[in-house]
Amino acid sequence: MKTLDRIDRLERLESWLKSDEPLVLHDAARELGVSLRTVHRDLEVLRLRGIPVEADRGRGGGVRLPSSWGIGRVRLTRAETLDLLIGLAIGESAHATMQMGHADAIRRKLLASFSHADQRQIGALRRRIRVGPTASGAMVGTLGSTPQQVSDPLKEAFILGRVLTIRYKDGQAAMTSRQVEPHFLLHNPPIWYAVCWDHLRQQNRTFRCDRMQGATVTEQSFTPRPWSAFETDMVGNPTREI
Amino acid sequence: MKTLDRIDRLERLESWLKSDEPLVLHDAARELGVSLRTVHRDLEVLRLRGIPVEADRGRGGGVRLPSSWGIGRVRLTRAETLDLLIGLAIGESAHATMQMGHADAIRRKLLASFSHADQRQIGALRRRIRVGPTASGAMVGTLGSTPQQVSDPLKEAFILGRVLTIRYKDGQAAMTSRQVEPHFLLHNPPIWYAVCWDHLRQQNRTFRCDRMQGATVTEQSFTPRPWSAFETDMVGNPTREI
DNA sequence: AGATATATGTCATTTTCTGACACTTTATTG
DNA sequence: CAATAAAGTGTCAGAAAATGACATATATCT
Repeated sequence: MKTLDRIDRLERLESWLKSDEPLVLHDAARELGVSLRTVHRDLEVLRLRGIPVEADRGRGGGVRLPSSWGIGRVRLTRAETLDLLIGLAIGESAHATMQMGHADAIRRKLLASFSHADQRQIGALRRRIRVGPTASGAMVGTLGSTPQQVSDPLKEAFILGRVLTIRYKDGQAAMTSRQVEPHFLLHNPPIWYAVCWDHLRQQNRTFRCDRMQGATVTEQSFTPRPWSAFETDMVGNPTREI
Repeated sequence: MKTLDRIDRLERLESWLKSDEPLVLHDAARELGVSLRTVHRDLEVLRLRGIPVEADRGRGGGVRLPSSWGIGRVRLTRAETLDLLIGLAIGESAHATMQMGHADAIRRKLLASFSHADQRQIGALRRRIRVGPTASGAMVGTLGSTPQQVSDPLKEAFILGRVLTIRYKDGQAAMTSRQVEPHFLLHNPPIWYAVCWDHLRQQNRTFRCDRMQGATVTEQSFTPRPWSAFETDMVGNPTREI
């Protein structure tokens, strides 16, 4: 019995355990084409791996998992992971009037499932995303949306620490092309800003994402700076990390 | 070498592969305390299981995964799963001004990782949660929050299809105790409503969640009704599924 | 009481895994 | 070009692990 086959068998058992019906081991054995003794051994392996298998003896009995739903292995790109965390954070605050009391547990469980190296990177990214107060009505009135061909490279440059070339249309509709370092992403609902070091002006600058007309990731790297490097520019706009 | 130990070793290898650095197999073998030949075999097992291991020969080479982050096995309770999906949906719409273009991919990947039975249940729950337009300022002005000891039993009754006993304070601060069937959850940002069949009035009734003072799940079941059973009561409030 | 169900121990046999060794291929550097 | 670093594959003897069969124990329901 090759390890591959045994892993398959363990996973089939686990997915059957996830259903609402108690699993009768005699049936499982017949379905898997192994002996009942082997299924018992497999259950022991699952238990040793931390799967909390519960059992009821006697007529109408069987084995099952406590009532919960399991997410199996998922691969998300870096951008997807960023979106997931942002979505959870924003959903949490929008949901706040009906206690989304599980958000911490969800986030903790999801984070715990990443490797330690991934967790460090994700943690570092989270600290560079901030949420502020709702934007004023006048600001909201001029709001456009940020096309995918801008938001994707923006997110990539943000994640990888790369200088971004943007074409930017400012409040007077004047178009400039700049090279910027996106150090922070800032959300004043519903407006998104990139808080950057601007190579053109050699100063901190904050850009509205919906005013970016184009964006390209360059090969040039930058080292993310702490929020304290931008704080004095943001006076009057209290923000917090997500 | 027991299967348990081998599974651990495969998982360690996989988590190393997830890091940004190419993994040199000679180093991995030393770290794992096995031969290089065995590590090659383990890599073949990972490949056979669908992990897309890529390799670079020669100086500076090694093995790695394509750039993505993997979420390992996660167990979420039913309420946590509901919160996750709600959070993603609300986060997506709040995020819309900066294209959260990965939300579909994220949701698809997360859903695909549930067992088929779980997917059916989750899909059925999603169809019973609706989002409408932003609430008027007058409504928002009276908004309180829903305590955990109300929102938890409410969600449980909603998920399991159980009649809920609530203590409800209406707009005139009159307190009633009722038995209700929560068929739909409705979000007019930032207000949450439970769209119910009310046993007291023997009619459809919509209750603001922040006005519920207490909630207890009963043993009595109900069968969820389609939105068409409630639509005529909701005229003027266009909603969509999440 | 009998039937249904989980659970554990033991043993002979079969299967699989492992390390050691040999050899091949590829990429980079001086 | 030669040397080195690195992934990759095949073979074999011995050790380790898995398996089914059998026996026994415990719990629940009719």
